[in-house]
Amino acid sequence: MSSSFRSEFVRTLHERGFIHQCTHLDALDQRAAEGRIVGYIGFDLTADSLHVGSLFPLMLLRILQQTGHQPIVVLGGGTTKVGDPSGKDESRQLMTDERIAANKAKLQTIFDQFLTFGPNEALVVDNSEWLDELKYLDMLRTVGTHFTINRMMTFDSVKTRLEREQPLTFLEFNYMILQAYDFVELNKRYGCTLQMGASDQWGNIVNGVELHRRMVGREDEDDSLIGLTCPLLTDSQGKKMGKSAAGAVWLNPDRLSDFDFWQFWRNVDDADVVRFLRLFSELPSEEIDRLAALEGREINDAKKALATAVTALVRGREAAETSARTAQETFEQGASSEGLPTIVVDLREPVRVTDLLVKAGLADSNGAAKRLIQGGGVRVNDAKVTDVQAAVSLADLNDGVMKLSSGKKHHVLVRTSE
RNA sequence: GGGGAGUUGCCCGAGCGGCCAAUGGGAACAGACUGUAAAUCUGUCGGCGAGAGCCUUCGCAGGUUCGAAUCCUGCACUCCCCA
Repeated sequence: MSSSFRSEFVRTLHERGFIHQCTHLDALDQRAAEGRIVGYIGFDLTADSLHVGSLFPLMLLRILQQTGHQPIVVLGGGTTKVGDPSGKDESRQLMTDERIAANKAKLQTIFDQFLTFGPNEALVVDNSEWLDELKYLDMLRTVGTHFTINRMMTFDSVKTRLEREQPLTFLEFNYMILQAYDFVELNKRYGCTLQMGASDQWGNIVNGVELHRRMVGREDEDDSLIGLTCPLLTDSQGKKMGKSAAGAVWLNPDRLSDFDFWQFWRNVDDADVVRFLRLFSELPSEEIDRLAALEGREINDAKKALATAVTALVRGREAAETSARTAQETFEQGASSEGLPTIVVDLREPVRVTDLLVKAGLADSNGAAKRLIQGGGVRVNDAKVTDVQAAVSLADLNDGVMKLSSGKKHHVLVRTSE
């Protein structure tokens, strides 16, 4: 791969580590250098939030826009009704139109954080716009003739299902055709020539490039659609990332608090900090180089910079700074910071610590809470709890709050109702 | 078509009539050490219960036994060898 790209777009992607595979990298570089290109990424609508793994694609679109091109967010309202079999062992439940519509509204708030929408700016389109009205026979004739079953059978998503003798419905079998058709349709409607995605989408993306070539019937690379994938988000040990104490690391604030989101990045391995700064922080290269040179305990400064930068991007500047301050007060001063996650419980009657732990999400069950206490991991207002049956009441509040801790990292404030 | 092996807790994998909520490893959580890191060492690791104890787990459905993850029958799925 040549290291001197002409376009700011490709150069930035390359420098910051976003490129995994590309169908025509040089052509992409050339086109991005010469003019404005239109690129898209599809998101399916199976959940009402995205998690950290989706930061990669979101950043791709953001960089595309920042370097002067036009991003399109394609919401898979149509394809979600079919279900992508890639990487899935089993068919998934068919989703209702209502669920899909609700998820779509929720996701929009995330896209607004990353992109500027408007005329001549970023665009959101729903592929149900064209997929819903497709006539089956027309579809078979225009698209179906370009796909051979022989080739479709060779795709991993299909092959693994067959090998495991898990059912692959005819509905799902059509998914790759529809996604390929999306690309061609977006090209026609918006002049879109680039599809990006995470590396697990490579097969689907290439299909779109192929379909276009067959439909247009040219071999010339200069006219080709282009596919580009980024890596999957993994940590330095090669494991998939995205788990926090509370479960998945969601981008939506109603699924994961700002503070926990900040903490997730604050706690990454030393070995991952620099890579993540490049990918997700948008700090200037010189600043990243400076942070990368830190050693020993000073690496903590790099982690704080990472946490604040990513939180600012995803949750907003204010949320990032509040979280940073909360962390500072909590960990460096040992105080009960206002910014910690809070639960409200009626403390007029004594409440058992085990119950509080479960309510606060610090333990999965009463038994787990008990074991946690027995293991010496629980503190109330920084005093270790030793009795499994211990209870707290109004008397344990300091200025109206009580700090409940599991281990050194997990703190929750408890307030009383009334 | 013929012959053989297998399906166990989040994952891998022992167990092969009672001492089995089930050895061991990984993951995870907590403790010690640290830098809110890594590595290391220690503990915990199905649910309910203060506890005694009770309840639900070993592919699915039945059966044999005082008693089954372990034996029998049927079903489903996975894998290997020969054709």
